[in-house]
Amino acid sequence: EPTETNASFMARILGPSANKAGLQSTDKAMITRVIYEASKGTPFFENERRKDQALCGRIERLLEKRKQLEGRDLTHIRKLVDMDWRQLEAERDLSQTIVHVDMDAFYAAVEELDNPELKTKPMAVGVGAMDDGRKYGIRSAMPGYIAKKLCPELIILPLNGAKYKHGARAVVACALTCPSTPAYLNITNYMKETGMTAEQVTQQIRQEIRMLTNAYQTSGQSKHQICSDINKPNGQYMLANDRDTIMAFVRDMPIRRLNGIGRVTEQLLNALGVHTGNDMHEQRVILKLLLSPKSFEFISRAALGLGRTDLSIQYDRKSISVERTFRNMSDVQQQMDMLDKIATKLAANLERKEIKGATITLKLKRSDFTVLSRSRSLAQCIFTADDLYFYGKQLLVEEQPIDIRLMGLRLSSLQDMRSK
DNA sequence: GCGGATCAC
DNA sequence: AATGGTGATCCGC
Repeated sequence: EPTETNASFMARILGPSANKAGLQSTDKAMITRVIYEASKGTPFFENERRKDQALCGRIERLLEKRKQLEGRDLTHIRKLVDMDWRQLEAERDLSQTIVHVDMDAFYAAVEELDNPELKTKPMAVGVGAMDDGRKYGIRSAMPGYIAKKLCPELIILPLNGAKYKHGARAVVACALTCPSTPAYLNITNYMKETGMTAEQVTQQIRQEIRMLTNAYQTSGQSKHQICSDINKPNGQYMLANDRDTIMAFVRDMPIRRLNGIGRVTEQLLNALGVHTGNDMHEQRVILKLLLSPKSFEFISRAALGLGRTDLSIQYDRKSISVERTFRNMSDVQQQMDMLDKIATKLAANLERKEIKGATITLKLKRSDFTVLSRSRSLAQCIFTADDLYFYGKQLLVEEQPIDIRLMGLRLSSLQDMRSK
């Protein structure tokens, strides 16, 4: 019975989009039940329960810490925080216009274009990477067999990496007209040069994506244009570059929608009575005392509606990794063979990217879903499959005996292949 | 530097 | 019977 568990655990099982979907409460109860019944007793489920208990412990300790602060005079802290926030306010930059391009259910959209009949049917792509079928309670990262229980007529298509790359390239090519990451485009200069409004520019971005994908169509690489329904929900929102508008926007924003606040942090903050941007304001003194400096800085910026306005900061890779999930494996020889495969794959990726690295990390997931990592920093950079295998093996031997369902190798402390 | 956790996509 | 892969960052030690 679900009653044996608490609310935060059910939220964990129900998944990240449970509250975003706008479901009826009766549907929600039914969906919860189906997911619970299908998961109950599995190692995955038990691991989720462990993780939830750890979270409850963290919350308890946090509340205990808060209790210690009761009755104290915190006016000094309040003054510090307010000074801090005035400083942040002074640095607010309203001069930039930035477009966030988000391809919702991208894989599914590509598949629908290849097969329009799918548009009227419940459909998902991949098992691990499933696009949301919200009204059925199906969510991202839900295993296929549970999704089928929620919606027996669901069509699950295998992942087709090559096919989606064409679509992705079109978006990237489009983004290259502005100097920034694919997801966020700074269109300030473009607007100045062309005299266009933000709405007109986003309209043009949509148009360009359509044209580029038509080019793929004529070259025979894709039968249909991609993202033709990008306007369908037309999820376009213009936030004016105006302090009052931004503050009002942030004020009622549920914290979970902030980039960087996930399931765990949401629960932690909710326990402290923080659900919206406005709550961050009201609780700022206690948050300053309870959270780490970095976390509080994040909260401060979010509460004031301060995003990043400089998108020119260049991206440099810090690590590169390969990991694989497989049937539970306890045989050492089999594990060594798997390590060999992963080392070979990683070496190939390193060669393609022309990088090498000096820190190797072995990641293992036990058959009970607990995860561990073991790493070693070397005096020199390595990059060959032989070296990756050699040092990976040393780390793997140390953990024997062990029954695992996942193995990964990561290389960090990276350098360009040519540098010494 | 290491290991565990969290997060995004 | 059955719950992904890649990369980043933060925290506490």
